[in-house]
Amino acid sequence: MSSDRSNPLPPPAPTSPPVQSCTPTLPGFTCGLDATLRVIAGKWKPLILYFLAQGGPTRYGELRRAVRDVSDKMLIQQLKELEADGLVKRTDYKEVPPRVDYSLTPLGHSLGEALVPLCSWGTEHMAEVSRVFAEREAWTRRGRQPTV
Amino acid sequence: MSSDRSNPLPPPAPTSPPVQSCTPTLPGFTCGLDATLRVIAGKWKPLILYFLAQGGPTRYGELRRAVRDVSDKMLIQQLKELEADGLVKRTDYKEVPPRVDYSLTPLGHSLGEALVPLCSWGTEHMAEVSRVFAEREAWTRRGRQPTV
DNA sequence: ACAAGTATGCACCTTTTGGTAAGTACCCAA
DNA sequence: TTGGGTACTTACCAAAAGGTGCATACTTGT
Repeated sequence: MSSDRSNPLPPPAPTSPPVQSCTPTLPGFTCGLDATLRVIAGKWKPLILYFLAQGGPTRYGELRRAVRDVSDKMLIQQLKELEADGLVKRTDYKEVPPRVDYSLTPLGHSLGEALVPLCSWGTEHMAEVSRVFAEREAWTRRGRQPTV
Repeated sequence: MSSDRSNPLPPPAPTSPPVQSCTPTLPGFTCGLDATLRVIAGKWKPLILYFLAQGGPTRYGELRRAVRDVSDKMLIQQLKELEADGLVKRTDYKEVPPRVDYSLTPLGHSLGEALVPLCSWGTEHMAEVSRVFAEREAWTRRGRQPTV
């Protein structure tokens, strides 16, 4: 309760050594990460990219089954956007039972590689992540009360 | 036709060499990437993490100004979630003009590092990305019917 | 003939997300 | 006294994202 606030000089953070600089802003992007995020925005895009980066060209149906829980509408939509953005290439064999497959362009492939560390992170910390999510769900489910 | 209709054997993809394996599924995650994505889902989270990873502990206001275009509500909300998920640490100095700063936990810091390649990718390909986005906007703008 | 599979398109609707604007409690400078 | 700054909170609302389900056009298997 005593008012001895005279700039306590916060300790200069022993944790969190700086990571790397980020060339800031070309068009309307805050930084490179910002640019990337806009491209991979969408619930399924990173998964699609990563999946394609692993398995090479894949038929629509295979992708559909691989990316669990995705609906046709969503998968098609995201693939279209990825295609428009020059990350995936669509090949339509014009066959009679439709046959189409998707593969990564070089650009897409490089993005796929940039996703690898994220995947590794998730794999390494999956235990923590899933614990955290369990709590989050409990919290969401129970808490409909005014802020406790 | 009746005998070997099983596999037309499409050409085995000269492009896209496989990238890496992804330890699949522990709790309800498709793969590590899936797990990661759930943690960093949210328009501003990756930016926040990355920003904190670069500059160390940061006061709320600084963050606010650094992450362009974010509103108070959003920034606070995402910070809260990141905190709940054990990625950032909030320090409230309990001072009279409020003073609070945010820093990364070790977990958060490791994630921040995993974001580096994405940032680099964006930086490297920013030209392509911005071109693509220009087209996307034109496309969006023109195709708009009076939905108002 | 009929169901199933293939790769999509489309309409409709709900959920989630995010933005705006206002308010709180307190201080300092003009 | 007014205005600005700090770090939030809350209510309300618009927009985006995403899901369901039906339709297509054609083939193959039963």
